[in-house]
Amino acid sequence: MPAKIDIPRKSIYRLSIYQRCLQRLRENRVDTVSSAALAKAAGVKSTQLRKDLAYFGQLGTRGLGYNVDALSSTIGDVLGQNKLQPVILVGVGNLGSALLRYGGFRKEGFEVAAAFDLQPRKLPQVTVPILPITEMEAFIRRNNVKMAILTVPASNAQSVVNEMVRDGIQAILNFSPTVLDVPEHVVVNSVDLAVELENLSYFIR
Amino acid sequence: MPAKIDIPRKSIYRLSIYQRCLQRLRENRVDTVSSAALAKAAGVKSTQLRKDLAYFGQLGTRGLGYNVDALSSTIGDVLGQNKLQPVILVGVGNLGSALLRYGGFRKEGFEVAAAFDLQPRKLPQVTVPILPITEMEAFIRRNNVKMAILTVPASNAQSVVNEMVRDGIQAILNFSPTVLDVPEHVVVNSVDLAVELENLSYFIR
DNA sequence: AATTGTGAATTGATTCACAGCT
DNA sequence: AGCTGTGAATCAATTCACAATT
Repeated sequence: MPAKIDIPRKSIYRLSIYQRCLQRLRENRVDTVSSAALAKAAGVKSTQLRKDLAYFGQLGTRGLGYNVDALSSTIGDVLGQNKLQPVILVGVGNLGSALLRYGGFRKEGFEVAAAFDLQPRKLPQVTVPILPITEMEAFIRRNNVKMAILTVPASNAQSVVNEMVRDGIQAILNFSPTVLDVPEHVVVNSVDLAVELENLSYFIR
Repeated sequence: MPAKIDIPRKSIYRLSIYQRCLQRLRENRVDTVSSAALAKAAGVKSTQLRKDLAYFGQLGTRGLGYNVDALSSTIGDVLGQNKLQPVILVGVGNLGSALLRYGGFRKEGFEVAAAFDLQPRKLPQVTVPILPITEMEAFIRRNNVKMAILTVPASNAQSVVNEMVRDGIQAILNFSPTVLDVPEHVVVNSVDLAVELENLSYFIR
């Protein structure tokens, strides 16, 4: 595995997009695709796609293009999609419970193994166990969980993060509208709905 | 208003973050803040904060720092927070209904004026009217709506987008896991949950 | 003395242009 | 002939370093 550190994060994001397009090609029994065609589908330039892929070796055939199955499988390896990764969700409010019901994660290689809340309640249509947050530490350690989805109010976010990082969480998808302070080795991706809307509103005249 | 086109979008994102930090300072009755302190709270370098703010004029006082109220008000103007912006939401599935219940938009200056779905149903706790999608065009035109939140399945997303753009929508917050094709003058911000998780999973070892 | 605002330097990402395979 | 892979060139964003200001 090459040093992960010097591959741009944006390239990794795009890999996920390419993967989705490849999936669609597979469904349509297409077995070869050119960088131009795939780039078009993904909404990027073909040179960028080739640069992105080149980080992971020579994946195409000159004069021909990329083999859809092979490329998809390589990207799957890179993104760690090929083994089901357990994830916990913390904070079962509106957004948290919607994500639990959403369920689309599994087919992308993620299993929400458990959810935690201060006051756990059973939710209709949700099979994921919802546990009191006091059990989070034991669960993370016992199941060796490395990823968490954070949907608690901003006021609790930092203290919950401190705890989960202590317990072994290495990657956090944060929906709380706040800046999280984490150690070097922990990765945070934040999705801030208000910020996204505000950003759009700047661009309308 | 300076030409919007050459201010980096990332700067605009950060403006929203700064604004949140300023809000907190206001609550604590702090009236002046240095770029170093505000940058720390926002998780960026102080030079970056100063560069970001400099796009909008000389907002600080050398030797002293920034006036919290004045800066917050300027950023509010830039982001268009100072007038309530009507937004529609299209696709009242799991995620869509969660966002309707979430309600945190209003205090950020957005009002979800209506929601649309193929099969509208009344939702408990939700006061926003949920209308059949056939009424979307008339609603957008009558109320001069410019922003939309898109939470429909990927398979419908492009056709819904085509319609709303025709009706006058200029900015779209897209949660559908697909690449949208829109005209030049329309801005799209995409939030793709699976992509965010995959991205994280790449970074854990 | 402290802190902003900014040109210059640096670092990073994208795109170009074409050599190298099949 | 067609299409990938990649070094070089360009473009964009960040950080540095310090002059300007209170």
